Amino acid sequence: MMMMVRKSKGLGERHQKILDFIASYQREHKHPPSIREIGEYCDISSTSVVNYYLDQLEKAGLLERDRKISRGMRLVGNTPLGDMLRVPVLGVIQAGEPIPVPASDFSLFDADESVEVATSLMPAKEKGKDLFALQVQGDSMIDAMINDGDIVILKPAQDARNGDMVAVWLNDKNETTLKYYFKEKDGYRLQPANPQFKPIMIKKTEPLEIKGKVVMVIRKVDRYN
Amino acid sequence: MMMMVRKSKGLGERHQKILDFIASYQREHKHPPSIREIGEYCDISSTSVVNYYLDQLEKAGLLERDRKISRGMRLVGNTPLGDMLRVPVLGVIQAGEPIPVPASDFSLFDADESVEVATSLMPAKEKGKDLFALQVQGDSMIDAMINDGDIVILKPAQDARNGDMVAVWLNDKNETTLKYYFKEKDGYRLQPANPQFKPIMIKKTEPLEIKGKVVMVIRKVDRYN
DNA sequence: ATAATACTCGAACACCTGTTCAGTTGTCAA
DNA sequence: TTGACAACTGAACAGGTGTTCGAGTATTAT
Repeated sequence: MMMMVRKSKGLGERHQKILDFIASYQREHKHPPSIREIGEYCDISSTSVVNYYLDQLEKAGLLERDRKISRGMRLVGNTPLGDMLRVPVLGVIQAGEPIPVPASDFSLFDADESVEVATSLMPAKEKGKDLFALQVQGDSMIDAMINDGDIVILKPAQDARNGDMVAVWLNDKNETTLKYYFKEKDGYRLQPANPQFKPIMIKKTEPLEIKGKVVMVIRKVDRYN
Repeated sequence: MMMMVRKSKGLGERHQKILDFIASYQREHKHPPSIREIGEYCDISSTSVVNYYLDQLEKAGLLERDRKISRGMRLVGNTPLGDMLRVPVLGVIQAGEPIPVPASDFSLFDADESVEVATSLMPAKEKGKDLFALQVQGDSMIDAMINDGDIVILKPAQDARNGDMVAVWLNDKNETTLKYYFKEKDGYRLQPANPQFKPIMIKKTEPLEIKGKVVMVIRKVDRYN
């Protein structure tokens, strides 16, 4: 069968106007408009016509509707901005001092600060269960490709799988460091991210104090301090 | 007049339950609940009581209401999550190839991918005017403390101020690199972020092709390799 | 012309929903 | 006890709102 063309070449002018109105109304009122409000703005005298267009927009995947529910619509094309995650910054991480880890009792948001991270950037489903962040102080993490001022986001953990980047407390060196973790036959190998540095070998007899797994590193490049 | 204490010490258990319900309902249905839905979940038999509590929550500043409008309520304490920014990933940056920069004509979102970044993490008011992102490929940026796979977010620029981290095209070396920029009397000094590397000096006679300023670096630490 | 299709209209319906109000209960102070 | 007040109930009301239906108009293909 032949396809009709008419003026409707994909998306009509009216579809666009409705879409724009929903967006602007949403911005102003913090909630979607009703069918009648759409009709009024778009000079559509009948609610059924608005409904008619809304259906088409929904079929086109530009809109989601919760039928029967007042103002139950939302744009999907324009606002696929995923959720954000508020990760508390518990403190700083630097050589010579143990890193602060979230208290065993689900510590509240009593962090001094917090950073917001888009969930879309989160690797696995680390859905912010109990992530926390630390600000790197000093150049001691330089062999982990992490700079002074960087923010590392980690997940509390006591053990790790091969290839994880972990925050470990090195007893003998009396410092905290970030390394890639590998288990080997005679112990553990802690591999710096920067291949120009040599790995640290830990014997099986020594305890390995893993504090957490690194999930993400954020560097705000403001200015060379 | 004496203050009565009763059980209502600030925020009652019921207030909290209502707040929690609104939050979870919102997450699941993408829109706020109605008064009756709240009442049903919280075992409140009368809509007027729900209204009663909603008023209190509004007075407490925990809730905003659009009276007369269906489901016209929203939590304010829980959602001060700032805006997000959608930054298009235009391609990869690697040694030996010029980096793709946004076309002079306001190129649309025809990028293959994009990353979402919280505006709260943005340094100045780089309010996403025309930011773009590149994915680092290879270890060539290692002296800039930037790893293979990292995402660098930059702002288009042809010149820079002292201390800016810039993406420059080095004609003689035939590669793109990220360095801190410093203007000096006899030319330009390009300083690696990693202090263990030496700076590159550019004579004033040679052209300096600055492609953009680095605003942020994001490293998703998923797994080694 | 004729039929098919897209679009528009107006009105009515039925439910959803916030609001209001008169009244009840329990607690606390005087 | 008495009164004040917060918490609560139940019901009804009025308007908002999505839905549906029958009919009309315009455009296009055949």
